[in-house]
Amino acid sequence: MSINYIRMKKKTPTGTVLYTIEQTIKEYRKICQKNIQKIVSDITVDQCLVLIILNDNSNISQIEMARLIFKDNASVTRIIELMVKKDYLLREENELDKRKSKLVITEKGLHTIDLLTPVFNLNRKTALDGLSAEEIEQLDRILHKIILNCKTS
Amino acid sequence: MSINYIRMKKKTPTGTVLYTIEQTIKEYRKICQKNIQKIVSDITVDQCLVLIILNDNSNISQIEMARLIFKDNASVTRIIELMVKKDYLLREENELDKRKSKLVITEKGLHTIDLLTPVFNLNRKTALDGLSAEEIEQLDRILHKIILNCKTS
DNA sequence: TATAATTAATTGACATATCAAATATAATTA
DNA sequence: TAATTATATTTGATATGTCAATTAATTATA
Repeated sequence: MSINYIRMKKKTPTGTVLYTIEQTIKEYRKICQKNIQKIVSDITVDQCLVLIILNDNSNISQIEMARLIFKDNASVTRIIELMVKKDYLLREENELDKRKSKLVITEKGLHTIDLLTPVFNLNRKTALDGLSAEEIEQLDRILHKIILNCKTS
Repeated sequence: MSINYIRMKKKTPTGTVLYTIEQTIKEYRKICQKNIQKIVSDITVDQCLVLIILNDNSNISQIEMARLIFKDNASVTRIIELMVKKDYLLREENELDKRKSKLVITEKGLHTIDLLTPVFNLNRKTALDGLSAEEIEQLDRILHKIILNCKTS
């Protein structure tokens, strides 16, 4: 009762579950970045994600990439730009559709994937430690409800 | 290579729920921004959040603000800077501790709070539409488990 | 087939995220 | 009290987020 009373007094927006979602993803990204940097110093979480997605889905366009990682096209353009500069990726000509760019992982990129895939798995395991499969399914289901609510509003 | 093969086949929530969390918060922020801009054109979701938090917790420092809205101190400095420029806030001297700044909401800021508080409530209601109180509690509980996992890792 | 509409990617402008270093003030301790 | 340590904020550098406008290539339509 007393705890709830205290909570009730400060009914700020950040006390709601929607900000808990925001807080969660921020904490998760922090441990991801921390663990990644232990192994590879010049790469970000997002850049690493792009590598892994690209490895699993070769020949996807930037727009498809954007959809897969829930980012804006402009963001993807810039992320890839930086990755090309750092020799993780190459842009080649797409013969079939010259609007699209063909993204190719370099040797350095492939090596980085090998180094960091276990880190990704560890991060996930750490974050979800102690959660039952049922809880994870519940979480997933509820989140998708919220996503749908937002999309159809 | 084999690790990626395994990962590709595993499209269970365990492998993806953390991305679903990210997706959820992005979709939510989109409808927030959209609805806010209908009413007030020159303010962002975060700036609006700062106003509301400040209104509920007068005399808080920037560091406390940062903690409340789950942001970095540097981000808060810049958000407030912009809000001062746009006449939503004033910075005054804090006599008791000159390191801290005293944040004061202007008339324009107060008026904006009146305009946008209902929008915040609507956004929340929209996002959580159709979720039972039990589901929201489950969501909150599971997310806090993840936060704890990350913080203590 | 020429024109219009669509699509993929880029660019510009601005806001926010993150880390590290710097600054100024306050509190603690030798 | 002087020197050290801690705290609050700022600043710089770099990455990403978002929106709108632009460019270039493709597809659809009159």
